Amino acid sequence: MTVTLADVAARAQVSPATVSRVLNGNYPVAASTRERVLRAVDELDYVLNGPASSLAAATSDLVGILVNDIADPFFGIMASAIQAEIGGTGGGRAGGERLAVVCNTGGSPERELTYLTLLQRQRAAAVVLTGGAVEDAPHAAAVAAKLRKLTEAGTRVVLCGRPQAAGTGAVALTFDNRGGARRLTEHLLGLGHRRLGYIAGPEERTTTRHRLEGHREALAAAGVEEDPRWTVYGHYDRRSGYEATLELLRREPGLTGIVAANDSVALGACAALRESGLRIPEDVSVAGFDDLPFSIDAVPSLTTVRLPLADAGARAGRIAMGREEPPPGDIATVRGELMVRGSSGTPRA
Amino acid sequence: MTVTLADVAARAQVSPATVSRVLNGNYPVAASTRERVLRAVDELDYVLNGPASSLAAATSDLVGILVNDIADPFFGIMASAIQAEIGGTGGGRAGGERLAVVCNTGGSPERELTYLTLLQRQRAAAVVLTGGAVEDAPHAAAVAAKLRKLTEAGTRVVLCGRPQAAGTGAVALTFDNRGGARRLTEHLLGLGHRRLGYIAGPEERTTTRHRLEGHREALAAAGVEEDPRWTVYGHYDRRSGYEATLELLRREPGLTGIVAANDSVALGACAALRESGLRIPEDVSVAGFDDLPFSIDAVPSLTTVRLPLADAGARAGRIAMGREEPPPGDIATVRGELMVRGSSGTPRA
DNA sequence: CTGTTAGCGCCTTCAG
DNA sequence: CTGAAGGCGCTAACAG
Repeated sequence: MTVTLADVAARAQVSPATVSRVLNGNYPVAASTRERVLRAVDELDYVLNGPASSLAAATSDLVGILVNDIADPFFGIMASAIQAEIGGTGGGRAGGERLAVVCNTGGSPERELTYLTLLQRQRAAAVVLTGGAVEDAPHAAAVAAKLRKLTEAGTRVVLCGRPQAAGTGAVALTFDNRGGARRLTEHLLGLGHRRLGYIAGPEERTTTRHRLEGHREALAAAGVEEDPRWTVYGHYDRRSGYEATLELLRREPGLTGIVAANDSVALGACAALRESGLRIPEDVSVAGFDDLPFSIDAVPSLTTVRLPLADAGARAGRIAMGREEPPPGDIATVRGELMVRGSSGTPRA
Repeated sequence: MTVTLADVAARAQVSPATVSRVLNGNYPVAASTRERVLRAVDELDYVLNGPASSLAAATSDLVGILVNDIADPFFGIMASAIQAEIGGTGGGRAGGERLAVVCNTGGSPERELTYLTLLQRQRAAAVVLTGGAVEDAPHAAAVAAKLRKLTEAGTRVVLCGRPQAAGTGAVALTFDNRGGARRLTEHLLGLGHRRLGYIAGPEERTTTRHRLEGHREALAAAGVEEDPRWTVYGHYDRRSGYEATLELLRREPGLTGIVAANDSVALGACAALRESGLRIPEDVSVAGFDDLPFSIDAVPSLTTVRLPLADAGARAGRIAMGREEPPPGDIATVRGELMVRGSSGTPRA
């Protein structure tokens, strides 16, 4: 029915072992033999049986990339860069190619674990986890245990934009969310703002916490009193920014600036301000985080912190493939760059 | 070293076959036995060997989703909906779960074929291809051949937002790009526009062609003469819209409207217009396509055609899982809805 | 309901 | 450089 390696061998008049060797290219094979085999492969339209090959070799060519939200370009950009480093290589015929594959957890801890188990089951060659982690203790422990098991089984684990999971054998490229947030708020304070609203992400995420901490560091350093009612938690999406902004305005109409957990949230905030008849930045300044492509097209364009998502992703991909040395101590911090644009200005009198 | 099914069987004092049966849940097993086995699984921290299981069963639990650009929310939204229908089910312990996985072709025909081969090699249970196809004849034939082979091997193939590939056994949910584009241009013509620039996507894509054809149908039906110099080809991104708009303004400063291949392109167009000192829509109207989440936040908000990406993706996912009947004739057309917003208005005198 | 028996298709020592 | 042989871990008939 389906053509197997043995069929190819028969047609090329060699042993199955030889066919395997030319396909994997790990062993010396005479050029003429190789050519004969390759011809037979083409003629028979042979496709290697992945499961069989993985079973026998005890490894697979699958690489998993976990993202929290595949519809969010923040993850899309990273995933794209990672995949380009992994799946883009080779282009060869039967062997060599890796199947780089992205899995969408939707931010759900259960699905995260499920995907990790599924990848473990497939004996994935590597796994890259992107974006913030959930801080719930039992879940964090479960993930850490899973990661340890993966690395022990020879799967390379890389964290990209995520804090190191100590003792798991993973390599981490973490984003300096705290520092970026601090510089951003410093910028606003420098302009003269003193009443700043903060729209945070989901409460239990590392990214959320670190950005908020950076914001508060800046406030504390400047000796600015902070009203706890000026911080609202939500999600990393536009709608959350919209609703949170209306809520903040209700609580404190005198706010002169709004710092958002990310750019999408900031866009929603802008919409809410506009609908409330407030001008940006004359009445209220707005700032985002990430510098996604659409942020420069906002009107006015968005002051934000640029994270080198594509660079970090590419590096994570290379490390996952063993084509780049992991950083010393298996951890590197990636800084963000403050982008001052039209959405931030001096506060109104 | 690694714990196998046999280990579990030994510990639970049953045969390997029984363990397999409780894990797959396809066979009657006494409740007490099942429990014993499950306990052994937990105690041993056993994880099924995917390749071995796929080899023996001649099927795998892998489902591939191909996208042209994972960093583009157009694809992200569809992929997310598809994956939710496929990977979200079950949540059970060892068995049942499917590994829904997205592959980024980056719009490259070679990578598309590579990924299809890789999925074929893994004996994927289903494959969903999203978005426009490349019209290059040899490549289209190669893809069709590959799809036919996949369906023949029992892999379910679903096309989502992509024209049917005749004779391949695939199920297609196509978007009515032509009709949507026609209604959009009709709207602009109805406002009084007669000099409309068009910024198309890459020339060899079906989506590009269909949207452009719809635009031209509307022009022809209204008896509006069309200058070929008012159409510019580019890519489906912001930058392309920016540059193409500058080019169009150079060629014809008297344009009163710009129709863009999609929303990202439209945003770039808006930026270029603004920098050129033109107001939207007073001086120039702008229209996009897709109605991505950010489009409503543009200033002014974007007139566009909404495609039900999430609905279509969910349906494609269900069909891929065999949980929904394919449409009659294995093909269904999904309409877009015209969204009239602030970026389109009556042309200047 | 459960155990026994054969492979699934390939890789990888071992010889030659 | 190439062939022969064994087994990777699991599932799927068969019997019981």
